[in-house]
Amino acid sequence: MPRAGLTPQRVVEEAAAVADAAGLDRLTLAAVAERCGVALPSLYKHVRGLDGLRRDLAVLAVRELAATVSQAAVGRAGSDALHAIADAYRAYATAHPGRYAASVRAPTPGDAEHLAAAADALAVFSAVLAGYGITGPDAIDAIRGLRAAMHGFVALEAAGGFGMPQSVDASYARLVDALDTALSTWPAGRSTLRGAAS
Amino acid sequence: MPRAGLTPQRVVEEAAAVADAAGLDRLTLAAVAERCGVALPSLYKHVRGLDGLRRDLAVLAVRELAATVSQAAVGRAGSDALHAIADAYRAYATAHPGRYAASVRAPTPGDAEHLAAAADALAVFSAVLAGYGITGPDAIDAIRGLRAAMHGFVALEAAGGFGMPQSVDASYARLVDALDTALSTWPAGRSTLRGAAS
DNA sequence: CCACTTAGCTAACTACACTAGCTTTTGAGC
DNA sequence: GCTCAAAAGCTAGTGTAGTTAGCTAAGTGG
Repeated sequence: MPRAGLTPQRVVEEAAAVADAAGLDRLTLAAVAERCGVALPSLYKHVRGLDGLRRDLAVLAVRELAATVSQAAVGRAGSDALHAIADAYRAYATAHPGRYAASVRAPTPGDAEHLAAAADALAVFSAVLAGYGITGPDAIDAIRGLRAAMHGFVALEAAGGFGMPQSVDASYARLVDALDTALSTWPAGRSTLRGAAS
Repeated sequence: MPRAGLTPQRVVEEAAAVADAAGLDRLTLAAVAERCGVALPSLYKHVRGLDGLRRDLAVLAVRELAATVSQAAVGRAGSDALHAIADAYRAYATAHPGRYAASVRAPTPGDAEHLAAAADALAVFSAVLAGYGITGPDAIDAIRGLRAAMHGFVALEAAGGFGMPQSVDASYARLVDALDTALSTWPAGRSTLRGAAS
């Protein structure tokens, strides 16, 4: 029996292809094994079962997403940077729906690799917000709002939630404009009204 | 063999309980059948398989969500109404995570029941936007932005995506404030810059 | 009371995840 | 080059789940 020369990286890449083509919910070890030209149980030499594969895919996706968004932001600041990262974010989610869906999974507390990737992604947002003069603990609310708006939009779009025959691109641009306005006048004082930390 | 007296409604309610308790991805016909005190294949007399059950659950959830949000908006307008529906929306998603996740599924084109439920939900948003003076085709972008922001927030929250030890409630309130500001100064002219319809 | 409809059942098949345990390849060290 | 241990791949087998087919019993309209 000739050896296929699989690596964990290769397996995850094939998994990404399956997830992008069929949807994350249709990602199966069986499909990945077939793509790798290997019997299903052989994958267990490289990956910790289906859940482990999903986690590995999440790490891959978060890294790619962070890199793409980071790349889009270089040389830009303020409103310009915001639109650039927002467009890059949505473009990634559209081009790689399965990976993007996988990237939403939160890191397990002890998972250093995954946590680091998530931190890298967060750093890009932090940098853009710094361009608005929003820094430190006050930026947390802004980052959450940004992520929520972008994720919500691409998630609904992917789910087919925008049925009306209007330009989805234009709707997204207006949403980003609204975020830009909100960030431009971000009221720092509000944070003192915060309730108990959770 | 004594009859269990099942109805499609009862089956969907049990499915909702399973989904809320274990997560939508862990909704299985086996679990629902056990809860109903019936063998798994018996469910097929009331429901069109797992996918049909998911669709039925989506309809139930959209109806409940529309009713809850609508209830929250009565007697309010403008900023007041916006905060009320946003809070009701998030409260529903938090209290019924499985149903909420099911509600994201878009209606199948020919599905009148589902489409009607979705239209009812949309009508509530339209009414609130009317309070801001945003009406007609121009409201589409605003509705999309609103839904995106709220859905994104609750989805990330449910996924455990907010790891920092800051108040999530406060972050949400600030996001809704930002939306309020954006809607208050909604630039009607922007819609003329729209690209081709999709 | 009979016939028809319907709810529920068992049996059987498929697909998938996972484990156990085996064989073969590969490559490091002598 | 030979040896041997680690690792990569395999087959076989188990458990869970969804689905269909076809049977039987419980209601229900005439």
